[in-house]
Amino acid sequence: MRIGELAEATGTTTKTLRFYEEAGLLPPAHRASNGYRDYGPDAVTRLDFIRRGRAAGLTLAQIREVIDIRDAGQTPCSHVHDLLTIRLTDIDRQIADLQGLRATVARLCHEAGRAEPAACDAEDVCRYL
Amino acid sequence: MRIGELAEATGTTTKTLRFYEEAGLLPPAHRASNGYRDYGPDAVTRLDFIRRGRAAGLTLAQIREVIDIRDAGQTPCSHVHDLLTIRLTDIDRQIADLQGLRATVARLCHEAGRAEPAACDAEDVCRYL
DNA sequence: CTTGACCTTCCATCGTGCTGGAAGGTTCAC
DNA sequence: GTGAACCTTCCAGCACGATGGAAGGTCAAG
Repeated sequence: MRIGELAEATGTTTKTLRFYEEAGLLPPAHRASNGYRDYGPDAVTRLDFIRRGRAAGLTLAQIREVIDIRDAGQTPCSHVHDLLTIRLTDIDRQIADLQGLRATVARLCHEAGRAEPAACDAEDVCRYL
Repeated sequence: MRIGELAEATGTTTKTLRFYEEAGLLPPAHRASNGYRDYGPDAVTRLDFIRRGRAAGLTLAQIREVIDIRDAGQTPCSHVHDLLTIRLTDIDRQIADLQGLRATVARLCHEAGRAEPAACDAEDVCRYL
Protein backbone atom coordinates (compact mmCIF):
# COMPACT_ATOMS: atom_id res chain seq x y z
CA MET A 1 0.00 0.00 0.00
CA ARG A 2 1.08 3.56 -0.59
CA ILE A 3 1.82 6.08 2.14
CA GLY A 4 -1.54 7.85 1.81
CA GLU A 5 -3.41 4.57 2.15
CA LEU A 6 -1.36 3.59 5.19
CA ALA A 7 -2.02 7.00 6.75
CA GLU A 8 -5.73 6.55 6.07
CA ALA A 9 -5.71 3.01 7.46
CA THR A 10 -3.98 4.00 10.68
CA GLY A 11 -5.59 7.36 11.26
CA THR A 12 -2.47 9.41 10.86
CA THR A 13 -0.88 11.57 8.15
CA THR A 14 1.73 11.04 5.49
CA LYS A 15 3.83 13.70 7.18
CA THR A 16 3.83 11.75 10.40
CA LEU A 17 4.69 8.49 8.66
CA ARG A 18 7.74 9.99 6.98
CA PHE A 19 8.68 11.55 10.31
CA TYR A 20 8.41 8.14 12.02
CA GLU A 21 10.57 6.56 9.38
CA GLU A 22 13.15 9.29 9.83
CA ALA A 23 12.99 8.73 13.60
CA GLY A 24 13.61 5.01 13.24
CA LEU A 25 10.17 3.95 14.45
CA LEU A 26 9.25 2.55 11.07
CA PRO A 27 11.77 0.58 9.02
CA PRO A 28 12.72 2.31 5.75
CA ALA A 29 9.90 1.46 3.42
CA HIS A 30 10.44 -0.66 0.34
CA ARG A 31 10.20 1.51 -2.76
CA ALA A 32 8.14 0.84 -5.86
CA SER A 33 9.82 1.39 -9.23
CA ASN A 34 8.59 4.98 -9.32
CA GLY A 35 10.21 5.75 -5.96
CA TYR A 36 6.96 5.69 -4.01
CA ARG A 37 7.03 4.00 -0.61
CA ASP A 38 5.34 0.62 -0.67
CA TYR A 39 4.12 -0.77 2.65
CA GLY A 40 3.05 -4.27 3.62
CA PRO A 41 0.46 -5.13 6.26
CA ASP A 42 3.16 -5.31 8.97
CA ALA A 43 3.42 -1.53 8.79
CA VAL A 44 -0.13 -1.32 10.15
CA THR A 45 0.83 -3.66 13.01
CA ARG A 46 3.90 -1.56 13.76
CA LEU A 47 1.91 1.66 13.76
CA ASP A 48 -0.64 0.09 16.04
CA PHE A 49 2.16 -0.72 18.46
CA ILE A 50 3.41 2.85 18.28
CA ARG A 51 -0.12 4.09 18.90
CA ARG A 52 -0.48 1.87 21.97
CA GLY A 53 2.84 3.11 23.30
CA ARG A 54 1.82 6.73 22.79
CA ALA A 55 -1.51 6.01 24.50
CA ALA A 56 0.45 4.71 27.49
CA GLY A 57 2.30 8.02 27.56
CA LEU A 58 5.64 6.68 26.36
CA THR A 59 7.85 9.00 24.38
CA LEU A 60 8.78 8.15 20.82
CA ALA A 61 12.33 7.54 22.06
CA GLN A 62 11.08 4.97 24.58
CA ILE A 63 8.92 3.25 21.98
CA ARG A 64 11.94 3.13 19.76
CA GLU A 65 13.97 1.47 22.52
CA VAL A 66 11.41 -1.33 22.66
CA ILE A 67 11.33 -1.70 18.88
CA ASP A 68 15.12 -1.79 18.73
CA ILE A 69 15.25 -4.58 21.31
CA ARG A 70 12.76 -6.58 19.30
CA ASP A 71 14.59 -5.89 16.06
CA ALA A 72 17.81 -7.05 17.69
CA GLY A 73 16.14 -10.43 18.18
CA GLN A 74 15.58 -10.02 21.92
CA THR A 75 12.27 -10.07 23.79
CA PRO A 76 11.48 -6.58 25.08
CA CYS A 77 9.03 -7.75 27.78
CA SER A 78 11.18 -6.91 30.79
CA HIS A 79 12.20 -3.55 29.36
CA VAL A 80 8.56 -2.77 28.73
CA HIS A 81 7.82 -3.67 32.32
CA ASP A 82 10.58 -1.33 33.50
CA LEU A 83 9.31 1.50 31.30
CA LEU A 84 5.76 1.05 32.52
CA THR A 85 6.85 0.96 36.14
CA ILE A 86 8.73 4.23 35.74
CA ARG A 87 5.78 5.68 33.84
CA LEU A 88 3.42 4.70 36.63
CA THR A 89 5.53 6.42 39.26
CA ASP A 90 5.70 9.47 37.06
CA ILE A 91 1.94 9.55 36.52
CA ASP A 92 1.34 9.28 40.25
CA ARG A 93 3.65 12.19 40.87
CA GLN A 94 1.94 14.23 38.18
CA ILE A 95 -1.48 13.51 39.65
CA ALA A 96 -0.30 14.50 43.12
CA ASP A 97 1.23 17.70 41.76
CA LEU A 98 -1.96 18.57 39.91
CA GLN A 99 -4.09 17.90 42.96
CA GLY A 100 -1.93 20.25 44.97
CA LEU A 101 -2.16 22.83 42.22
CA ARG A 102 -5.90 22.36 42.02
CA ALA A 103 -6.29 23.22 45.68
CA THR A 104 -4.22 26.37 45.25
CA VAL A 105 -6.03 27.52 42.14
CA ALA A 106 -9.45 26.72 43.63
CA ARG A 107 -8.66 28.87 46.65
CA LEU A 108 -7.40 31.74 44.52
CA CYS A 109 -10.37 31.44 42.20
CA HIS A 110 -12.79 31.53 45.09
CA GLU A 111 -11.12 34.63 46.50
CA ALA A 112 -10.97 36.34 43.14
CA GLY A 113 -14.70 35.74 42.73
CA ARG A 114 -15.43 37.98 45.68
CA ALA A 115 -12.79 40.53 44.74
CA GLU A 116 -12.87 44.15 45.73
CA PRO A 117 -10.85 45.93 43.03
CA ALA A 118 -10.43 49.01 45.19
CA ALA A 119 -8.51 47.03 47.77
CA CYS A 120 -5.86 46.04 45.22
CA ASP A 121 -2.47 47.63 45.19
CA ALA A 122 -1.56 48.59 41.64
CA GLU A 123 2.11 47.84 42.21
CA ASP A 124 1.23 44.28 43.19
CA VAL A 125 -0.74 43.92 39.92
CA CYS A 126 -3.40 41.73 41.55
CA ARG A 127 -3.70 40.57 45.11
CA TYR A 128 -5.96 37.70 44.11
CA LEU A 129 -3.18 35.86 42.41
CA MET B 1 19.96 47.23 42.14
CA ARG B 2 21.74 45.56 39.26
CA ILE B 3 20.40 42.64 37.29
CA GLY B 4 22.55 40.07 39.11
CA GLU B 5 21.35 41.32 42.47
CA LEU B 6 17.72 41.22 41.35
CA ALA B 7 18.21 37.69 40.07
CA GLU B 8 19.73 36.70 43.38
CA ALA B 9 16.96 38.40 45.34
CA THR B 10 14.19 36.70 43.39
CA GLY B 11 15.77 33.31 42.89
CA THR B 12 16.06 33.52 39.14
CA THR B 13 18.79 34.23 36.59
CA THR B 14 19.94 37.28 34.68
CA LYS B 15 19.10 35.42 31.46
CA THR B 16 15.52 34.99 32.58
CA LEU B 17 15.19 38.62 33.65
CA ARG B 18 16.32 39.89 30.24
CA PHE B 19 13.98 37.38 28.64
CA TYR B 20 11.07 38.66 30.77
CA GLU B 21 11.86 42.23 29.81
CA GLU B 22 11.92 41.23 26.15
CA ALA B 23 8.60 39.42 26.63
CA GLY B 24 6.99 42.50 28.18
CA LEU B 25 6.60 41.01 31.64
CA LEU B 26 9.03 43.46 33.15
CA PRO B 27 9.03 47.11 32.10
CA PRO B 28 12.23 48.16 30.30
CA ALA B 29 14.68 48.80 33.11
CA HIS B 30 16.08 52.24 33.80
CA ARG B 31 19.72 52.34 32.76
CA ALA B 32 22.65 53.58 34.83
CA SER B 33 25.19 55.85 33.11
CA ASN B 34 27.29 52.85 32.14
CA GLY B 35 24.35 51.19 30.39
CA TYR B 36 23.70 48.65 33.14
CA ARG B 37 20.07 47.97 34.03
CA ASP B 38 19.10 49.59 37.34
CA TYR B 39 16.10 48.16 39.15
CA GLY B 40 14.01 49.56 41.99
CA PRO B 41 12.24 47.51 44.65
CA ASP B 42 9.06 47.36 42.54
CA ALA B 43 10.86 44.93 40.23
CA VAL B 44 10.97 42.44 43.11
CA THR B 45 7.21 42.88 43.61
CA ARG B 46 6.58 42.40 39.92
CA LEU B 47 8.70 39.24 39.81
CA ASP B 48 6.89 37.92 42.83
CA PHE B 49 3.62 38.41 40.98
CA ILE B 50 5.02 36.56 37.97
CA ARG B 51 6.19 33.75 40.24
CA ARG B 52 2.73 33.43 41.79
CA GLY B 53 1.16 33.32 38.35
CA ARG B 54 3.59 30.63 37.23
CA ALA B 55 2.87 28.68 40.41
CA ALA B 56 -0.82 28.79 39.51
CA GLY B 57 0.07 27.30 36.15
CA LEU B 58 -0.61 30.40 34.10
CA THR B 59 1.40 30.89 30.94
CA LEU B 60 3.67 33.90 30.58
CA ALA B 61 1.23 35.20 27.96
CA GLN B 62 -1.63 35.03 30.46
CA ILE B 63 0.41 36.70 33.16
CA ARG B 64 1.24 39.39 30.68
CA GLU B 65 -2.44 39.92 29.94
CA VAL B 66 -3.04 40.64 33.61
CA ILE B 67 -0.07 42.95 33.83
CA ASP B 68 -1.16 44.82 30.73
CA ILE B 69 -4.63 45.38 32.17
CA ARG B 70 -3.11 46.78 35.33
CA ASP B 71 -0.67 48.94 33.41
CA ALA B 72 -3.58 50.29 31.37
CA GLY B 73 -5.02 51.62 34.62
CA GLN B 74 -7.75 48.99 34.91
CA THR B 75 -8.28 46.48 37.72
CA PRO B 76 -7.50 42.98 36.48
CA CYS B 77 -9.52 41.17 39.19
CA SER B 78 -12.29 39.87 36.98
CA HIS B 79 -9.89 38.80 34.26
CA VAL B 80 -7.85 36.96 36.88
CA HIS B 81 -11.02 35.25 38.03
CA ASP B 82 -11.78 34.20 34.45
CA LEU B 83 -8.26 32.88 33.93
CA LEU B 84 -8.36 30.92 37.17
CA THR B 85 -11.76 29.44 36.34
CA ILE B 86 -10.49 28.24 32.98
CA ARG B 87 -7.35 26.96 34.61
CA LEU B 88 -9.37 25.02 37.17
CA THR B 89 -11.43 23.32 34.48
CA ASP B 90 -8.26 22.50 32.64
CA ILE B 91 -6.59 21.03 35.73
CA ASP B 92 -9.64 18.89 36.44
CA ARG B 93 -9.56 17.55 32.91
CA GLN B 94 -5.85 16.83 33.18
CA ILE B 95 -6.34 14.98 36.45
CA ALA B 96 -9.16 12.92 34.97
CA ASP B 97 -7.05 12.11 31.92
CA LEU B 98 -4.13 11.08 34.06
CA GLN B 99 -6.30 8.89 36.27
CA GLY B 100 -7.61 7.11 33.20
CA LEU B 101 -4.07 6.74 31.91
CA ARG B 102 -2.92 5.46 35.28
CA ALA B 103 -5.48 2.66 35.19
CA THR B 104 -4.34 1.66 31.71
CA VAL B 105 -0.67 1.73 32.54
CA ALA B 106 -1.19 -0.10 35.84
CA ARG B 107 -2.99 -2.89 34.04
CA LEU B 108 -0.32 -3.15 31.35
CA CYS B 109 2.41 -3.02 33.97
CA HIS B 110 0.79 -5.81 35.96
CA GLU B 111 0.51 -7.96 32.85
CA ALA B 112 4.04 -7.23 31.73
CA GLY B 113 5.29 -8.32 35.15
CA ARG B 114 4.06 -11.83 34.55
CA ALA B 115 5.15 -11.87 30.93
CA GLU B 116 5.97 -14.98 28.98
CA PRO B 117 8.39 -13.82 26.28
CA ALA B 118 7.84 -16.96 24.24
CA ALA B 119 4.18 -16.08 23.81
CA CYS B 120 5.02 -12.80 22.12
CA ASP B 121 4.70 -12.29 18.42
CA ALA B 122 7.81 -10.62 17.07
CA GLU B 123 5.86 -8.70 14.47
CA ASP B 124 3.73 -7.16 17.17
CA VAL B 125 6.92 -6.02 18.99
CA CYS B 126 5.39 -6.62 22.43
CA ARG B 127 1.98 -7.92 23.36
CA TYR B 128 2.25 -6.41 26.83
CA LEU B 129 1.98 -2.88 25.56
C1' DC C 1 -3.42 16.65 -23.51
C1' DT C 2 -4.48 18.46 -19.48
C1' DT C 3 -6.04 18.40 -14.86
C1' DG C 4 -5.83 16.93 -10.35
C1' DA C 5 -4.54 13.74 -6.93
C1' DC C 6 -1.01 11.54 -5.58
C1' DC C 7 3.98 11.03 -4.45
C1' DT C 8 9.16 12.70 -3.61
C1' DT C 9 12.87 15.58 -0.91
C1' DC C 10 14.38 19.32 1.81
C1' DC C 11 14.13 22.96 4.90
C1' DA C 12 11.55 25.87 8.11
C1' DT C 13 8.32 26.52 11.76
C1' DC C 14 5.11 25.82 15.61
C1' DG C 15 4.61 26.45 21.12
C1' DT C 16 6.70 27.13 25.70
C1' DG C 17 10.15 28.97 28.64
C1' DC C 18 14.01 29.55 28.83
C1' DT C 19 19.45 28.49 28.29
C1' DG C 20 24.20 28.83 26.16
C1' DG C 21 27.78 31.10 24.18
C1' DA C 22 30.41 34.60 21.69
C1' DA C 23 32.35 39.11 21.64
C1' DG C 24 32.90 42.97 23.94
C1' DG C 25 32.47 47.00 27.76
C1' DT C 26 32.84 48.31 33.03
C1' DT C 27 34.18 48.18 37.66
C1' DC C 28 36.64 46.96 41.68
C1' DA C 29 40.20 44.82 44.46
C1' DC C 30 44.79 43.73 44.76
C1' DG D 1 47.98 47.05 35.53
C1' DT D 2 45.80 43.06 35.56
C1' DG D 3 42.48 39.69 36.64
C1' DA D 4 38.00 38.45 38.16
C1' DA D 5 33.43 39.36 38.28
C1' DC D 6 30.19 41.88 36.63
C1' DC D 7 27.46 43.89 32.70
C1' DT D 8 25.90 44.56 27.47
C1' DT D 9 23.87 42.76 22.81
C1' DC D 10 22.88 39.33 19.54
C1' DC D 11 22.13 34.90 17.68
C1' DA D 12 21.51 29.85 18.31
C1' DG D 13 19.52 25.94 20.33
C1' DC D 14 17.14 22.79 23.67
C1' DA D 15 12.92 19.34 24.26
C1' DC D 16 8.78 17.22 21.89
C1' DG D 17 6.12 15.64 18.13
C1' DA D 18 4.96 16.83 14.62
C1' DT D 19 3.29 20.34 10.73
C1' DG D 20 3.71 23.56 6.58
C1' DG D 21 5.28 24.68 2.31
C1' DA D 22 8.09 24.88 -1.87
C1' DA D 23 9.61 22.66 -5.98
C1' DG D 24 9.18 18.97 -8.58
C1' DG D 25 8.05 13.83 -10.33
C1' DT D 26 4.12 10.22 -11.49
C1' DC D 27 -0.10 8.44 -12.75
C1' DA D 28 -4.99 7.66 -14.02
C1' DA D 29 -9.27 9.69 -15.61
C1' DG D 30 -11.63 12.45 -18.77
